[in-house]
Amino acid sequence: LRQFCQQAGAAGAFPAPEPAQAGKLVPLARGASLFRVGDAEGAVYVVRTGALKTIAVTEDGEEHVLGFHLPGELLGLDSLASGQHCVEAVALAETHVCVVSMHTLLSRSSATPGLSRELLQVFGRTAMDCHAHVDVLLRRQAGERIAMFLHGLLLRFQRDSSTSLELNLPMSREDVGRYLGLALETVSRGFTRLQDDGVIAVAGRAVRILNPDELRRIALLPPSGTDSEPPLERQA
Amino acid sequence: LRQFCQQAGAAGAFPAPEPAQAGKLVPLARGASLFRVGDAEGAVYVVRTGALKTIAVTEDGEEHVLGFHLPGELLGLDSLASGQHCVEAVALAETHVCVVSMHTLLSRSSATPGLSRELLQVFGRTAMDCHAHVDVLLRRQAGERIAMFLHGLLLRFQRDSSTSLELNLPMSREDVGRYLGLALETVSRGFTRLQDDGVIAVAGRAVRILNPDELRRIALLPPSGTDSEPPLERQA
DNA sequence: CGCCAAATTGACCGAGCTCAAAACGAGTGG
DNA sequence: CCACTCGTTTTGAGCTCGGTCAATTTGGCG
Repeated sequence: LRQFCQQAGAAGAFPAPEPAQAGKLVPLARGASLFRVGDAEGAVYVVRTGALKTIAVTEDGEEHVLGFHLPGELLGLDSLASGQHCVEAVALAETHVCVVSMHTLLSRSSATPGLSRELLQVFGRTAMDCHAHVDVLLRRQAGERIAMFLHGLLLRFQRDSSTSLELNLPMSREDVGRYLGLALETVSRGFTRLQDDGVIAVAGRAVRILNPDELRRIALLPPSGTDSEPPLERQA
Repeated sequence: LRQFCQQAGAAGAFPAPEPAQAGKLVPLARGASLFRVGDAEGAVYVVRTGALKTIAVTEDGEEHVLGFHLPGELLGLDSLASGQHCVEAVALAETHVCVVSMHTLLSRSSATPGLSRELLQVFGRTAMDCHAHVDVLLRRQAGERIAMFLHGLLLRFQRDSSTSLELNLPMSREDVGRYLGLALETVSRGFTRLQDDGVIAVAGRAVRILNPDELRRIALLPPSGTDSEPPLERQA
């Protein structure tokens, strides 16, 4: 109980700025909404256990999945700007989230000068996530999108459980499809194709990455290892 | 000269917080880069005249267009979080941008409590733009994407030039395609189709919107008029 | 054991990509 | 003023990837 939202620190976001008073722990049943479009609660949330998706429902009733949120990650920042949520957040399983009230956050950030910069980085991170999503969607081939999706999930899972190659997907094939802009059948076929090629082993929602390098290659990503070696002028 | 970046106010972003000292006016030739990936300048930019695109180049040399930036709009916020740019900005025509140094911005925002909230809204706006882009890319039909794209541009153009229905696209068909995840030929065909249906009149990069309502209908957007009537509990 | 949701697999077909050619427009030089 | 060039846009003709429809299998749960 005493560590509360400090997992968020592990997510590279908050360096554990919440001692114990900050947030309540809210339980959510599978399929329950944490917030809906138009809600003006003024709070952000940290996922403790379980997982959520953020969705936008279009005029014609289609559901677009904008993102998935795993333990240790944040959601709800979309309300900071306009004051009310422009997306809906739905639990994918039994989930617990930690509530950080906007009030607390703002007063605290104006008090501590360092936190304000932290906050800026958090925003930057969400912006980067969105860009990454766009980057995936701009890829033409379904296989590439699926490989990129799995690779991204792998990185996020590895933040806690070190270098495990096991993924337990919290979302359905349909959700993946609505996130990647593909039909659910195409997602399923993509998984089986990767399995046939010996890149992954699929058993329902349990996925084991057999060949991370090959996965990266299919996703057209830099081979591995050192992220962003220092720019050239640093050498010599 | 004296109004400098105040057009940004017209874009709904800054309420003219820059008196005269803040930024230099930088000229850019068509095709020139304002910044590249890895640049660590620590500044944001306001478009004065012309237009730019922000792009990300993938491993295999493909160019993904992440956004277009018209006069009065901002770009370069991606460097705020990580400290260095993760995308490249290229001028689509002869362009002038106003530089707002990060230094100025931060010191000013910590001084004025109100500006910090403004800044938050600016971030929110860019996040919304990104979400909107995702939303477009998640649409399955090419026609919907193109209609949405045109409609979005129309709204942005109408911010300055009141209710004009003329668009002068600053970007090529190829750029549009790389923004929408479509082949350039598909974009061209989409335009001609809209023209055949009497929705728009196309002449190269000059586009006239003949039937805004029909355009919205094709883009699967709410009919028109009042954005977001108050939620139900406000009534009665 | 039966029920229902989720996932897989197959067959078909159409939207959109690719390749290719033509039309257009703007700038340049004779 | 015209001829020429180069980039952009349009249009055409095939073919493929992936969407759609449908049947089957799997797995969880009462």
